Amino acid sequence: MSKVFKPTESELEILSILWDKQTATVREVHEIVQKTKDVGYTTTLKLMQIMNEKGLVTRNVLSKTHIYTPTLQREIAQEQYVNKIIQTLFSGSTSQLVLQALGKHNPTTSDLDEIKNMINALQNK
Amino acid sequence: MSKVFKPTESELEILSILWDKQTATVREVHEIVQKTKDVGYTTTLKLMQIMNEKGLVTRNVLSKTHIYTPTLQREIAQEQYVNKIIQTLFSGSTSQLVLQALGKHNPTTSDLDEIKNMINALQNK
DNA sequence: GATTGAGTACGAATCCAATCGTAATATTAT
DNA sequence: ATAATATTACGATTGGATTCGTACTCAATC
Repeated sequence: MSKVFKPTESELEILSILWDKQTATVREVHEIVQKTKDVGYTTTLKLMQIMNEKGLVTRNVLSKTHIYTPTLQREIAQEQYVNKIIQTLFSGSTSQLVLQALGKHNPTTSDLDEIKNMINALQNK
Repeated sequence: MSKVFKPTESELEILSILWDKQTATVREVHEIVQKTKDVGYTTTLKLMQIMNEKGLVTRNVLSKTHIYTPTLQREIAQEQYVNKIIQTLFSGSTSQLVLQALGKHNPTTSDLDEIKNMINALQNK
């Protein structure tokens, strides 16, 4: 049984960057982190080292500058967090979450079409 | 400008209970918390006292057993967490979140109808 | 009015995330 | 080779969340 995926706040931020870039060095990650937070390079480094120990990322050590890759599929994290948010914030109602998401943000027309198709597919089975 | 709403993990769990019950005593909350976590009564008490200091809840002290109420609208928390999850886990795509939610869970037919209506309303403006 | 029971108040301890300074190591340029 | 630069390794500190033991308070019951 796989342990529960439970990254800290900062770890999730770094994972989010790695998921977008697929692969990155500490410096690359740090440059993005810095846009939001004012922290030192070694802080980001240390975090990523810890994430490596925890198995949240793997790293290629062949070259001097290590190259990091996220271990976990983004999809797994997505599912876990969506589940949790539905439970704690929407009393277990998926549709409430969906309505909130659609209402407060501004999905494009094609987004909406895509969602309609999804719904039709779900209803026609 | 209102401060950012940022309850801790445990605080969010308690808020979630209060949102469902509207109002509750420490004991009532604790009884629910205990189903999940094995913690002492005074731990829950202390947490709720701290939440009171932070302004996350208010309490009625008229009777000996205090009665707690959440300060914050659940809706505000919902919006904040949904925003965050969209950014960190769905690269900013609302529709991706919606698709994930609809796919992995099992909304009822009437849920889906409701969502379709919502979409139509959004498209017809 | 003493005792018991259920509650609150509060301090202290523990744990862990986050941060950073400094040393060690490797690479590049002079 | 040496100096300068970039990177990693690591230890230590800080701060906040969490936990709980114990003391205190009040009300009901004997």
